[in-house]
Amino acid sequence: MAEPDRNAAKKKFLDFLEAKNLRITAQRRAIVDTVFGTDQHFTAEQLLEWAREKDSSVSRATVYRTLPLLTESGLVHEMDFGKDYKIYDPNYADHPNHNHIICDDCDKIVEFESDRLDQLENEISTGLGFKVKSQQLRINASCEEMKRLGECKNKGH
Amino acid sequence: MAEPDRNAAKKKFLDFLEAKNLRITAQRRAIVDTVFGTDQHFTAEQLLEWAREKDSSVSRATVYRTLPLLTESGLVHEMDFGKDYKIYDPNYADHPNHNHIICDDCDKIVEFESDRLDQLENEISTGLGFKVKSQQLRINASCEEMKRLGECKNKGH
DNA sequence: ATTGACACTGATACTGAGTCTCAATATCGT
DNA sequence: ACGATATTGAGACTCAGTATCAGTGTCAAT
Repeated sequence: MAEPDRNAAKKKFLDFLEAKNLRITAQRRAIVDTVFGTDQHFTAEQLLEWAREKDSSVSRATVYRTLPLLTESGLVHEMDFGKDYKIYDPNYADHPNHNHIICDDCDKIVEFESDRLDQLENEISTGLGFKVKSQQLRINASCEEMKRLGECKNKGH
Repeated sequence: MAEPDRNAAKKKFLDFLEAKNLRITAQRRAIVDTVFGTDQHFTAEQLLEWAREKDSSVSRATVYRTLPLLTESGLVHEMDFGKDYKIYDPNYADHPNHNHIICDDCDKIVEFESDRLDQLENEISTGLGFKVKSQQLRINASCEEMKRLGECKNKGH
């Protein structure tokens, strides 16, 4: 289930906790196992549900307390797509500079990376007197093209 | 106070209302006058406050009911920078494809446009089989550079 | 093994942006 | 002026996320 790199990420996070003198508890184990046991994006509420399947004692509060640690460790990325909840990406360490195209029809999220884009962003920012700390490009798009090509296979269709 | 183009935007919005068989009420006038009487970005709550200075009868509900009309008309742009409130840009019609650099230290928002960026985004999206509907690039940056250059003049400093 | 400092926990109250409801009111074509 | 109906404000509500707090678990030092 968990691929090798996911286990590496899990270990990195446990090391991260140790380095901060934070404790490795049963609840955190359940949360961490969940997070690094999937490639999928998830919400806080989904994480709570999944983690409870592993350890029913996990509370909402603990999930919300652990999420900042996960993002602080750099292993999970918090994203805000303008909905009223946040989305977390457990696959962040592997491709930190990725951007997103969201299909408005599908609700599908496709990730992509582009060196040219990163370079252009840096160029523009420097020109304006800023030093980039983080960047987030969101493209809302229509997958009509995909439908036409028969490549859009998801729940709704 | 209101520049000529702002008045044009205001008229466009009133026409928009008329075209949809919606009514031009005193409260909507106060809100519209406020929105197109400033160049600044604002939140829903700020808009309420400002509009109430023109007409104290304006309610929170009416502000929240009018904002979607403003964005639907294409004259105001809704932005979500990952805070727990949305920011509105009344200057949207004049430069629809603009992006934002947010100075984490300043909280200042600088806008920029780039044809190269737009072109690159289209290119990438098309390559992935999407048709761009809207795009939002947010760059979180440090203005240390600006401070050093003495160009960062705002409240905190 | 016991202690003790303190990180951690769940339950629950709370916050705050935004939405919904509903009876009263205002608009505008006729 | 009339009347169909869009609009209004007040306040209840929703819901993701945060804060509080008394009780619990962990771990290093003894």
